[in-house]
Amino acid sequence: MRFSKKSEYALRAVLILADCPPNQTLQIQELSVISGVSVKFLEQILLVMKKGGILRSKRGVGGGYQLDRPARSITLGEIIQLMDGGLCELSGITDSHGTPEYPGSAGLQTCFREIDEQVNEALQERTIEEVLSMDRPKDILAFEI
Amino acid sequence: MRFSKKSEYALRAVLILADCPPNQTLQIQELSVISGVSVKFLEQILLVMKKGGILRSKRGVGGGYQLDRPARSITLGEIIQLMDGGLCELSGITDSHGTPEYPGSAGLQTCFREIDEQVNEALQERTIEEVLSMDRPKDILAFEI
DNA sequence: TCATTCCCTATCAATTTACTCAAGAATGAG
DNA sequence: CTCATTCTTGAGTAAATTGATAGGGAATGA
Repeated sequence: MRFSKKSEYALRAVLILADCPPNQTLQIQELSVISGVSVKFLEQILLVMKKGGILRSKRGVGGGYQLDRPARSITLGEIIQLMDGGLCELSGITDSHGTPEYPGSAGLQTCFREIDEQVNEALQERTIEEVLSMDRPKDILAFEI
Repeated sequence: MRFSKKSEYALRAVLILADCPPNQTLQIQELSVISGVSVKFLEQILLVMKKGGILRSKRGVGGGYQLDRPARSITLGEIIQLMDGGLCELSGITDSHGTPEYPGSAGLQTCFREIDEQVNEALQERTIEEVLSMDRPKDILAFEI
């Protein structure tokens, strides 16, 4: 009942890139160090996000990655959907394909579909920009733990 | 991003048992046929739920399983928690153990923790009795698909 | 033309999942 | 008592998924 590491790492990378000055690129190598993800694994992830229209890249000396559009237009849901090939489907419970009919089967499906929708909505609403700003609360004297 | 089959099968079994007249037991064999789950796999699942205080069993001739308490006191969340050893933790994203600090890391965690809580709350609220009653809407002329 | 940096695909090891098998132990009918 | 019935228990396994590595290829620009 969890997201894949790919999704998590993808989110890390996008957050890091979103935190950079605009028009600055970061190399995979740098992203790797900051995010704590191996260069080779990151490559795959970044590539998918490039093809998915979230990042853009530049090759050669001075190349690297940057966001392809503003952080306020990128949602958590979009990234997760891209990396995991789908959003929240809490179970095979939601898809009734081939499942037998038993007492409560319809109710169970309805119930999980509702929860799924709730989660997916929440994920589609949250933008990268919002998440970044949650990080540094401005009017609260934050504890450093 | 889904629940295990064990959880799903466990829910099926409990729903089927909840739909029986009180004080009637069902044998694993019968549950297997109705739920479409193999006898041997069901055995494991039912056993866990017995130990978890959701079902009770009786051995020997005329034995079988039944609910250990009323369907209105059993929630989806309880069963899932029992079978999967935990409820919704959308990711390793939620547990910050050993993850590096990067821009947005705190915000991301907060964000997912919120969603987790939402889901878990929904699961803890829904009772087996409710799900059963959703199955047969009383005031709506339902389609048979 | 060459160092740099991203691009792409194949492969692998570990883990998890879903499930099976085989033998044991309680129960109660006769 | 004894025997069929039914649950109990734990070990074992096959397939799928995941997380990660490896290595050569292709663009870029100095």
